[in-house]
Amino acid sequence: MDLSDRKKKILSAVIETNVKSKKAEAVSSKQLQEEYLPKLSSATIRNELNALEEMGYLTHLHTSSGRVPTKEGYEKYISELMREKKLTTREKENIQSNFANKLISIRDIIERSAKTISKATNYTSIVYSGPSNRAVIKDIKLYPVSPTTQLVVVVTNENVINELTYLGTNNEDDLKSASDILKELFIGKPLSLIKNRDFRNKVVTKELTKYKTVFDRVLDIISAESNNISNNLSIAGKDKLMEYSEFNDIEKFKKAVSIFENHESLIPIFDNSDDLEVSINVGSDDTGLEDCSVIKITCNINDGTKITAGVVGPMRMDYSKAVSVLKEVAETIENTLNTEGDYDE
Amino acid sequence: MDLSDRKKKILSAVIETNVKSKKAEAVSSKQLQEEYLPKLSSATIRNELNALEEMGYLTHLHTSSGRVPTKEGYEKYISELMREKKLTTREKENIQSNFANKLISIRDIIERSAKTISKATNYTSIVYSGPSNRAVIKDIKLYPVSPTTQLVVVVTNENVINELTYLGTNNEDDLKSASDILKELFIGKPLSLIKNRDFRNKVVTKELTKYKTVFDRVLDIISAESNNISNNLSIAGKDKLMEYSEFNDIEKFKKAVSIFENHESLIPIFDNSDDLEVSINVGSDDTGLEDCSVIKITCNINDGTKITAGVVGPMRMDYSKAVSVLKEVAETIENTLNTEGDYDE
DNA sequence: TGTTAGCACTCAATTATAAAGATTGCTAAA
DNA sequence: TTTAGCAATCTTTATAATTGAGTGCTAACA
Repeated sequence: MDLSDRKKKILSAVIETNVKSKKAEAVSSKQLQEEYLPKLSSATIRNELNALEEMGYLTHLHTSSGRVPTKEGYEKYISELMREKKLTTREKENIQSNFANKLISIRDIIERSAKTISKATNYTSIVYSGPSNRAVIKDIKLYPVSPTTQLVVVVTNENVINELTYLGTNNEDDLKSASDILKELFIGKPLSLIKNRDFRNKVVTKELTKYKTVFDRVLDIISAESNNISNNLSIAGKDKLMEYSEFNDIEKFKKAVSIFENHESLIPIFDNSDDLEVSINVGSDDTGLEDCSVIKITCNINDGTKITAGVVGPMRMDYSKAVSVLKEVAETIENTLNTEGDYDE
Repeated sequence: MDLSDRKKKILSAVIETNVKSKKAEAVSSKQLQEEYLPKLSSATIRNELNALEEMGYLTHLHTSSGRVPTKEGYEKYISELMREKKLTTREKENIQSNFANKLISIRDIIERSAKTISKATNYTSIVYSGPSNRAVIKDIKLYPVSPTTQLVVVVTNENVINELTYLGTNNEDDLKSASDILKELFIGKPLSLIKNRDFRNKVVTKELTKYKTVFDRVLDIISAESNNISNNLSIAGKDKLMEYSEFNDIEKFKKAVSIFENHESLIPIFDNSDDLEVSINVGSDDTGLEDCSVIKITCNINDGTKITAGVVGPMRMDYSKAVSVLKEVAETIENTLNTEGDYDE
């Protein structure tokens, strides 16, 4: 249903006034008249507010307080009324500067992104990286330790895996030979490839089966770690939430802190995003938080890695600013990671 | 000043009852009589409480509420009255199991320690590792990227450094020769050694000065990173605090969350510990938190690394349990790290 | 038909007052 | 030295009264 221009103006004004207010204060007809519509009487505005309420975009806390936007009101605003806030050059530079000057690991990228977003938006930010092909094996070494224990060290350009295990032999020469074969086979290969059973079997069976136990165990360790480092989540600005009066209720705030502290439950929300564009979920229940909104954007990296960056904030949030910041960060991430592939062996 | 046995018993009873209570309730003479001293009348106990108050160990919230321990009361209790709680075999195994089965990096150790402590004590835990000699250089590679940019990759057993920089040349052969020399000089050397100017000059000037620019830049990068990874702090269980009624005041809780979220200010507290033994700071102001206590213990690793593990909790805290857990964790850390040196190349 | 002034009505927020309950300090007796 | 008894103190809870912001509705007006 289409709104008259005046209704649009009033709905936007209610939302923007409410968002700006420190304490989530309801917006009264008088306030709207004084600040947005001096040519109308408050009674006229009241009529309009009433109409907007009947359409479901606004609501009442009680008979005699001003209006507050509903979930539907925010959705209408986001889809039709909101104008995207242009970032200033200074803001853009500020964001970009956080990624300048270094080639960085995925872990590094998501941590920096989360911090950057939370600083720029003043909301809590979550950045998640899906399975990645970026980690490439640089070195594999096997050390004898004791008859029943050997040390496996695998170095990638993203991290170092080291794990004690039992390889079936503690003979230094055997371990040397086995690791030489492994090195020849796998150095330069992405970690994620090792998870692929077909690839493993194809490559390994060609060789001597003498070291089968060693190979299996080492490749299992690599596979496991590959799953591990490919699921990376970073949260920044957990303390931002508390600036919003929605969380002045101590129970709500405690719940929020607890959810962010034990953040496994948040992964699914950021994992299944195929969206190229910004996605906004108003009043998202999935977070486990009441009346919170989640905005997210997915970056597609050349090598197939997907990074999803988002903010979590109160439903009453500055969507426009958040969207602009997310877009800028996403673009910066893609630029940083996609122009780099050439020389990263 | 020495207390009579009865006074000792009463002071301990007040503290233990207060600590056990959910809501930091003051302890009354009647309660003490019923639960600890059935043979005395409440009036007698009141007289003793009064005496203990005059000595500074207890205080009043207002005329007609029970007694609450003061900072001095806790200190007296800790130094003279408290008996250290023995952990059960099960609790010990629980702690140790968190460190089993893997050779781990310092980062890993401090994260695991913090989680373990916070789980075992139900307080927030902070673990800090001072400068370390553990990171040993495993590989150094230099890649040409563009006339003005080269990529430096340094692999250690603790992490991977990669940084874009300008090395003065983009010639592949030159970079190869330079990195070969660097590898020969530095592989197997601890990262921390590179910071040492004397060592650098001594080792590098012996060689051709042809690659001086390259050497200087690469070693600078390593030095910088060495400073970086040697100062490691991990916090776990930030949400534990909120279970204690002291933090039901939303402002206090917010402050605590904010301090833990931006934790730089906590480093000095955990950095300057020379103590081998447990140190307890009741009502520590250094944290920026009101009426909080900090308990910490320092582990000395063979290679000179110092790891300080601690808990932060309300002044009204179970000191006995916390001390036992810290001691157990410290011992486990030392065992884990000190028996491992042999086979970690 | 859309706009507006005016006024009764509603309900949260604030303030005031009273009553109940827990605990102490003190006194005097055991 | 210990204890019973009691007034005094101060929090907590409950209840009531007051205030004030803001709406909804009606009737008049452009």
